Order: sequence, then C-alpha cells, then structure tokens
Amino acid sequence: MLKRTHTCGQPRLADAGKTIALNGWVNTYRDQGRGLLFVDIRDRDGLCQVVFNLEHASPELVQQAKALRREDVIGVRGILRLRSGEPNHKLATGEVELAAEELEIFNKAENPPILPDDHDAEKINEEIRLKYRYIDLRRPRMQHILRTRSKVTKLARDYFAANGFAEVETPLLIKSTPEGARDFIVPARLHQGMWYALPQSPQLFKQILMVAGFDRYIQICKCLRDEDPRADRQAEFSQIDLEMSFVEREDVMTMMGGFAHAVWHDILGYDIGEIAQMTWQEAMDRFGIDRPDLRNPLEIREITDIVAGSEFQVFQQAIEKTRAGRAGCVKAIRVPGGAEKLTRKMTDGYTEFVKQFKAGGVAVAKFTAAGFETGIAKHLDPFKDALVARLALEAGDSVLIVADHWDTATKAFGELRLKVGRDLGLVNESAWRFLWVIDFPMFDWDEDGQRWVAMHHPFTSPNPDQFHLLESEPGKCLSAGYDLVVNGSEIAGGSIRIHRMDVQEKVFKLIGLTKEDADAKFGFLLSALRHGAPPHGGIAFGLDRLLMHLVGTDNIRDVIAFPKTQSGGDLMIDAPGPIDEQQILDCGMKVTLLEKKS
RNA sequence: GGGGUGGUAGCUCAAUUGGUUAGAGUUCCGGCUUGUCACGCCGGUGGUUGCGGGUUCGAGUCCCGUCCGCCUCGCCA
Repeated sequence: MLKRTHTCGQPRLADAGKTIALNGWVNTYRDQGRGLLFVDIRDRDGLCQVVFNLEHASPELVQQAKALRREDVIGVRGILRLRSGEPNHKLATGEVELAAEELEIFNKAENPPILPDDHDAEKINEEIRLKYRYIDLRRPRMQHILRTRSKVTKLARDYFAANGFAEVETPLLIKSTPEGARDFIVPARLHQGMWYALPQSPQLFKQILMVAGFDRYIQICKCLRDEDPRADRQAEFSQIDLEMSFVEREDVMTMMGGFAHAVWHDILGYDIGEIAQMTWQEAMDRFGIDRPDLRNPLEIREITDIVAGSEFQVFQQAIEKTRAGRAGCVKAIRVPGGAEKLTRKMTDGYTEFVKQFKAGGVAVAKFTAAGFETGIAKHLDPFKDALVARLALEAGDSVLIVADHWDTATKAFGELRLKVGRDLGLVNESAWRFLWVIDFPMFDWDEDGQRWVAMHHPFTSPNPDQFHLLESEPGKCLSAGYDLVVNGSEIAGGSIRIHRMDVQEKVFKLIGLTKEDADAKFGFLLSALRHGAPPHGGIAFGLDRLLMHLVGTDNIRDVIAFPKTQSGGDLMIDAPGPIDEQQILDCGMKVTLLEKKS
C-alpha cells in the first residue's frame, strides 16, 4: 500500500523539493490534454492539487491517471513543488502541487449520486444526503462539525475530570416510569411478557451514584424519548450529564457556567463573561417564555390593570376568564417605529400566527403625537396616559395587544415577540446572550388530569426557603431548578434534588402517585434516600443543541453523524424494519397490528 | 393525532388553461484541449413525472387513496 507521509491539507512551500505521498479521495480532476492532468485529492483536513505530467510518465501511469474519476480512493507519491501556474489562494495548500510519479488506486468509485461539496450541499435534498450519509459526511463542513463535537466531548471530560468528577456508565435497559415522555420499549426475552424501557435520562442512577458516595459524576450519554422530533429535537440525543454531592444551587451553576465559559473560549475564542440570572416569573412576564432570547429588544408588558374598566368586549371577556387558578389578562408589546415598519399585511399575518397558539388574534394601534390611531385606537384612548407611561410609548410606535387566558396570551406573545423581532431585523444574530433562569414553579396544574404535575421532574427539590409552601400552596412553591439559556435556546437544565425520603414522598403524593405506585416505580430511590443520601444536585447539557450553537446551524441533524428523520427513520440503513418471526417468538410474543382508526 | 409544504433525468430545477416526442444546467460517457482549480470546447447517454386507482379523446398538470422528506401545533417530566 502506498502510505501517506502527509495529510492532504498539510503540504506547504517549506516542504517543496521533498518526495511525499498522499492518500485520499479524488475531489475533482481537470484533464488539460495529452500531457497534463490535474487531480485535487481530498482527505479529512483539506485538498491538495496533484499534477500528472503525462509526457514523461509510463503508459500504465497515463492510463490510470486518465481514468481517475470523482471519489476514487487513491495514493499518490511524487515531488512536492512550487506551482508553475498561479497559486490558488482558496486552498491552504494553494502555493504547492504534488508532481505525481506513482499512483495506486485503492478503490474505483461508482459514479456518486451526490458530491461531497459544501457549495452544492445546501441545495441537495436532505433526504438524499441522509441516504448517502457516508458521502455527505466527507464534506469539509460535516467533517468540521463532527470534529468540533469531538473537541467538545474531550473538553468536557478534561474539565470535569480536573474538577474531581468520575465518569460512570449507567444502564440502557431499565424500567418504564410513569412521568414524562413516552419510553422506547424492549421486550425482555428472559421475562416473557415483561419489558425494559430505554432511559430518557440517567436521572435516578446518577442520584443513586451520589448516595453511593461518588460525590461527583459525569457521563456523556444517549437519552431516548419516543416523541415526535423537531428541527432542534431528536428522539435519540446526547447529554453531558453530571451530578454533585454536598452542593447548593449556586455550586452547580458555577461549575456548569465554568464549563460553558471553557467551551466558548476554547472553541470560538469568545469570553461569555458573567452569566446573568432571571427568575422564571420575570422571564414569563417580560418575554412570554421560560428561555428568553435577550438579543431581541422587544418586551411584553401587562396592561390588565390599566384597561380593567374598558367597555371593549375583547378586554372584558379576557379578564373574566380563569384557568389553572390564573385570571385572564391583557398584554402589550411596544414596537418602536412600528407605525411605519409594520404593514397591514404583516399585522394581519400576526393574527393568523397567534391562532396556532390558540390565541384569538392580535389587536394593533399606532401611536402618534395626536394619540392612538387605527385599529383599536378608540378603545385605548381612554387609558392613553397610563399606557404611554407603562409602555414608554413614543410617537411613531405601534402597540400590539393580546387579551386571553394568562397561559395562552403568554405563549402567543412569547412566540410573536420572536417573530416581530426577526421580521423587523431587531435581533443581533452575531451576539451571544447567556442567561440562567431560576425559581421555576415546582408544579403545573393539569386541567385534564385535575392534578399537579412536576414542572421539571418529581425529584426536584423546592428551594430551601420554599419547603413550607410544598403542602399548603403547591402552586406557589418554587423549585431549586435552573436552566441555562443562550440566545433563546435551552442548552442545559438541572436542579438540586430531593435527598430526604419524607420530602420525596410528599412530592409523589402531590402529583397523584399513590404510595403503592411510588413504591412499585421508585421504591429503590426511596430506599436509597433512607440509607444515607447526601444533599445533591446536577445538570445536563444538551450536547446536540450545544453543537448547533457552536457551529451555527438550526438543523439538529447537521450535528449528528447518523440522524433520524421526523418519522424516526434512518434513511441510510432503512430502519426501522421487520424482524424474523423467530425473534418475536423467542420473546414469547406474537404481533397483531390494530386496525387504523379512519 | 392536527395544520402547512414538497416529491419530474444520478443531482438541482423548468414544463402557460389538461394538448406535439417531458426540457435546461450539471453529473456521467466519448472526442478535443499543456497551467487548470466551479477549467474550457464539441458530441452523446440518461425519464415507471414517489406509488395505486379514477375522470378524460388526451393527465407531470384535475379527483380519491397511499408512501416518503421538511416546517409546525399537540407532545417533549
């Protein structure tokens, strides 16, 4: 085998005169005629031009070189030299070329369905790219992304090892749990009729590792949730998962903040500085979402108190609504300069936009020196002074208003705020805005189930000053949870956990788990908590989403080597697929598909 | 489960109101070409219009069903 002396991106002018050898793929070939043939050879770190001077070559070499085609895998040996023609400044190796004397064709390639070219890739159907992933991954962009991913995981292991963390693997075949996402399930051959579940996270195992005295644990692990994917969500995804003993909220946040600092510093050369903090309530009130994008300057203001006396039916009806113990509300966004920037077509579109979040629509008015104009101006005029003060209105602004249930108005406006910000170009796309969101409620009221559900997960502890509310006013009890948000995207989330059995039992009871259920599902946890559980807490970093930010993509499939489609398929291996009947029988089962409801 | 959108040559796209033999660029194949680098020039191959029905003298185009990709609501403790 003709083995390389350099990778394809390495040769430089300083190496000129040396005999070197390269291994790689034929990126392009440019046949100049009887005597001259250029081949760009590509490997993981770049391109190098190879030139064949065919007049002085053996007939075998001429024949082989002439037959080279894209994606053939070759080895070339020859003398590296300064290019005779103009240098190519687009290539790191652009000043030199390899004058080929020896060529070994390791493998001829069939005419490739797609070419691993970043220039083309943007246009190619992702479906084709996923089917031929082994070609798509040859692209410099994809190589860069997956190598960045590798750098991040190495950085995580180094950083946390230096801070006393031990990497421990937790099992993939575990038990289904009632709360949370749908589990992927696996039949248990040795216990016919029983099922394993694949983990949604190593949550309980890492807590038990704390009980087991490991003090500080980390794992870079796969988590699986059988829910529908999105552009930034896959059923199978990766976490940098950690847990610490003898800590309070701030200790975990400092540790994880330090890691975020190291990542942005080492990968992007960017100093993220001090990470700001905001309570969940403030985030919801000002931004309508628990992961505010602080690059967007628009803010939401509640004006329910101001317009409470309004005759306007829309306001009246909204305020009279109640749900989940919260009164309806009227909220407003001031859009600076909106009188000119927001067209009728845009604002009509906003009404359509918020309907997908169940809101009735968006009311609009312009504000000028003379007062409110257009839209619902006459319903706002009576409250002009108070509204100007609350919203800091200036002439030329527009006001967008949503009146509805609190949760509906909050959600709709939270999403609309992002859309308006994008539409008007108010978001500085190049900025990094980090934020810790803290003081989440412990529980959400579930109208359908008529019960409390854990907002984070049921092992989250109340904040130290909140324990007295746990039973008396669970809806007001705040948790010791924390989410790390960057540019409106949640990249990490965690909490201080409950380490006392009596507290854990109370929470289980509150979310409607009977003692029998709790024992059946989580008896091992309760037992562990009885046998010397230290105060502990942890956090998990979403590795895929982290990478999306670092490499600048809004498609999670770009940062996963072999991702799945929205229907959970792998287009390369054509999964999922059928299995042999014997495999099913081995599990003591037979399969009967139910009729699809029409 | 719902909403939206797309599927035509290996790839990226076009095809007027339902109307001739479904075109173009690129890849690929052949020829030419000694300094190209998205090489260039000439010629050629290449089609189950996702799949299955239907309407029609005639369907890429209209209708019904179905599969697949993407975006999204629900969902994602």
